[in-house]
Amino acid sequence: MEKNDISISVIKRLPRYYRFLENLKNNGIIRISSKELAERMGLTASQIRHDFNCFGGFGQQGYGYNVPELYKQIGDILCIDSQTKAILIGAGNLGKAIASKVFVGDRGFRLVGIFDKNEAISGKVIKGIPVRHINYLENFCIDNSPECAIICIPSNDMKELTDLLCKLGIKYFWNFSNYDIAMAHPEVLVESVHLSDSLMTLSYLANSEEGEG
Amino acid sequence: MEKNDISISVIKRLPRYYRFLENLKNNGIIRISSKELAERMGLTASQIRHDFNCFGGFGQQGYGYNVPELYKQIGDILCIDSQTKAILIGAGNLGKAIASKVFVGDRGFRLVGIFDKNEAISGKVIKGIPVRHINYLENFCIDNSPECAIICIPSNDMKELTDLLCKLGIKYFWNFSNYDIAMAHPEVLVESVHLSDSLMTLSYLANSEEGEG
DNA sequence: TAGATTGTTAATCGATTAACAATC
DNA sequence: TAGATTGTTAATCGATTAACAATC
Repeated sequence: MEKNDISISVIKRLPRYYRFLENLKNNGIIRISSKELAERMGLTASQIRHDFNCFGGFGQQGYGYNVPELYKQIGDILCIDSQTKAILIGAGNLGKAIASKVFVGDRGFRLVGIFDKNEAISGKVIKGIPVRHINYLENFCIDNSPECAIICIPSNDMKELTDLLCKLGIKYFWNFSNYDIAMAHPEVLVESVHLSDSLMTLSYLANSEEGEG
Repeated sequence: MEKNDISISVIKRLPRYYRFLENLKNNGIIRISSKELAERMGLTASQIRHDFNCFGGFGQQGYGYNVPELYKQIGDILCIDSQTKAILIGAGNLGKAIASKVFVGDRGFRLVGIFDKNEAISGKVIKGIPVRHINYLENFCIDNSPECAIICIPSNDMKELTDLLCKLGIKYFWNFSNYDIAMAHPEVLVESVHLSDSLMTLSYLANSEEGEG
């Protein structure tokens, strides 16, 4: 794959393109120009064409882009149909939300196991998958070789857990904790969601706005 | 406030600085140089000094930065101690997670109300706050004038809800839905968390990595 | 004082935008 | 063919990094 020369800023825009195109497609729109898509998304037409061209250009001069086709193409770029096996660590409210919402419709991953250290919820079933006690993590990974771990626990126990998961062959982390996995394990790939950072950003913006005209 | 000329890239780094400094402080470290902080955070020393200087520079030549003081300063910049009143819309798993986790320790906001359209959970208490039926939203806002709304519901009903919330004086949105509030209401301030986008980014990266050396 | 490290400007790098030739 | 709109290069803009004088 020659994907590695695509800049991260372009990559970060792909899922949003995908969502907008999904929406257009669901509304029966089959053709769109970079100009109109730009207006809908709050971008420039130039940027949209530039972005799509990183992957070869899916448009047609004088016509624009075919929505279902472009949607399919971006989905393929995102490998939306791949089924990378993922396990969820932490079945609290956040873990449950992630398991039941975000995996709906599959976004490149397939949830195969859920683990929690709280024995009281062992055996409960979320989206058809039983919650296992964390003690079974090691054997489960040996038997099923998941490649992705979704971290929905606090940072406290993360060092030991991360070391173990890496040892067990986990290569991709979707990390909701504030533990810095990438710093400790530069060999794995980490996508982090820092909820508190997002809230603090809003706090900054909300309070800085007040002085405006 | 003269905050408005600070670039968004700097702002987005502030919460991470804040977390790292909190950690250093909790570990009893009282002095740090830009060089050492850079190593710990995976940034350049130059960038750190440049960033801090946007706000006036909190260091001392030949010494470095005083950790507790810098921590305090960045907290102040983020207005971490402000208590902007916030309401939560949607008390499903995600809403519960947000209410019970992220607001712990306060990050510039104070949760004052929780609403859900599901009558079955009306009256349940989360973090000391009763869940109210969504029908009471309007009166509650008139009585309590919250300025921030946290959106933890799917995009379906968002248009009407957003229009109503804006009419009721909500100025800041922490948006977990995929509905584009900012596009519909350019007058308000929106910080969005697109969980599915984050997962799709990981899917892209995971699948593009395979071809690497 | 000498050493260390900041604050700050200048240089570099990368990302976005503008422009236009190619072409449907 | 004429009009529209892409693909693609060049120009601009902004962010990051390097360098060093200021100074603790």
